[in-house]
Amino acid sequence: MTPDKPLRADARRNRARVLAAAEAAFSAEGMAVPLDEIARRAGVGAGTVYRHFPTKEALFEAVIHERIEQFAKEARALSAAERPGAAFTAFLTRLVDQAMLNKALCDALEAAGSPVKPLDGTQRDIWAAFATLLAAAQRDGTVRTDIDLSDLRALLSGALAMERHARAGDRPPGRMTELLLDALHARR
Amino acid sequence: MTPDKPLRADARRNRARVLAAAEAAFSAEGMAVPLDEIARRAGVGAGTVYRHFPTKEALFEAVIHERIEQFAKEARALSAAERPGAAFTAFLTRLVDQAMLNKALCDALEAAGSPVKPLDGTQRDIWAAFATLLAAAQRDGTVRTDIDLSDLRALLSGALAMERHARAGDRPPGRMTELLLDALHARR
DNA sequence: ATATAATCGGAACGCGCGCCCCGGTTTCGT
DNA sequence: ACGAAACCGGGGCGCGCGTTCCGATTATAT
Repeated sequence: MTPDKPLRADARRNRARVLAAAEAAFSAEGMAVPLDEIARRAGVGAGTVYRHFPTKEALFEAVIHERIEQFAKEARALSAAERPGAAFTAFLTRLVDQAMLNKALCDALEAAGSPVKPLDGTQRDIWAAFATLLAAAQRDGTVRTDIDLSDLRALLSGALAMERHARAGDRPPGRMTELLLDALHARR
Repeated sequence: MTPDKPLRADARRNRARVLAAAEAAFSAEGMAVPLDEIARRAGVGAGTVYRHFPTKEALFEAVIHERIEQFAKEARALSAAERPGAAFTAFLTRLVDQAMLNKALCDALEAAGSPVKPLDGTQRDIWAAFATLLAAAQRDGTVRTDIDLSDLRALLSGALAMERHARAGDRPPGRMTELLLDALHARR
């Protein structure tokens, strides 16, 4: 299913342009950006976008997919760290930081795990890796043990909401996330 | 500007019906509910709704106003408590609990303090009272002192997001909020 | 060069929703 | 009881957006 058909030259060029424009637009405005705007930025008609991606959401996932996969890879790399607690903290912090720079990432992460969208294949990897980090940090004694993967998704959503709110109010970045992480430390 | 004009009997009746229907609808679905739906539930045309409330948002605020005021009153009452830390905790917990039962409250509280909406008059009261509770809890040594009102709004947003996510994933209610409150305790 | 098929672009459609308009109806003072 | 003023309802407008359609255009094989 990979080689399909050799795309015509102009088609390939336009597909690339659409992807680039979509990446920029989604990153800046998230899912909220109108598809026409993406087409315009790509110098292409709306019809062209739909020939390459059946739906707006498909385009969104195509754009976010490698980004998410990259984070999943980072998480897997961190799972071999000698200090699991620090690895867990670092990963969550990094996720939040990057999401603040990329509304698409924000939208993708916040949509994760809602009952209507039972964790798309792209996201399964990152959450599995995150779960591994969590488990290690808990075994390590750094993170309280009454937290599970479902809680983690809720926590991330909360962290994103808090961080977004805080920055809109000119508060220094990262503080809210640190606060949350404090709460996750094993009870004293 | 209060007595304006004595409303005609049918007008007064319809206004009351609209308010009741709006309360139910907003409570169940938040701002997302279409105005036509409210009119339908009230057994009234859309035009009638707009004769009494110039805009959908005006209707929303009319509905949420007394609710918010009531919470502000509770907060002021709690500010005389002998254990400020407990009072602060109780109020935040109560706010989150109630918001989980009332999407309108949720929407109202999350919209609070965004740069585009510089804290409407209705909300000023509740946040002022909440700030008093916060200050007392900080003086009491229960809550860390590097938190201000702006942070508090962010924290509430985060708590709502976490709690919503958690309940959608069948997690017991209140845990995420407790977690956040833990983080607010003075550093050990 | 020419035929063929893939591709393009943007006009057009459907839909949902906030909001306005106006002919018909109801209330209320007299 | 009756006329004027207030009020009602729901059809309709405008808008934004996702998606589709189709005549024009362009790449590619021969």
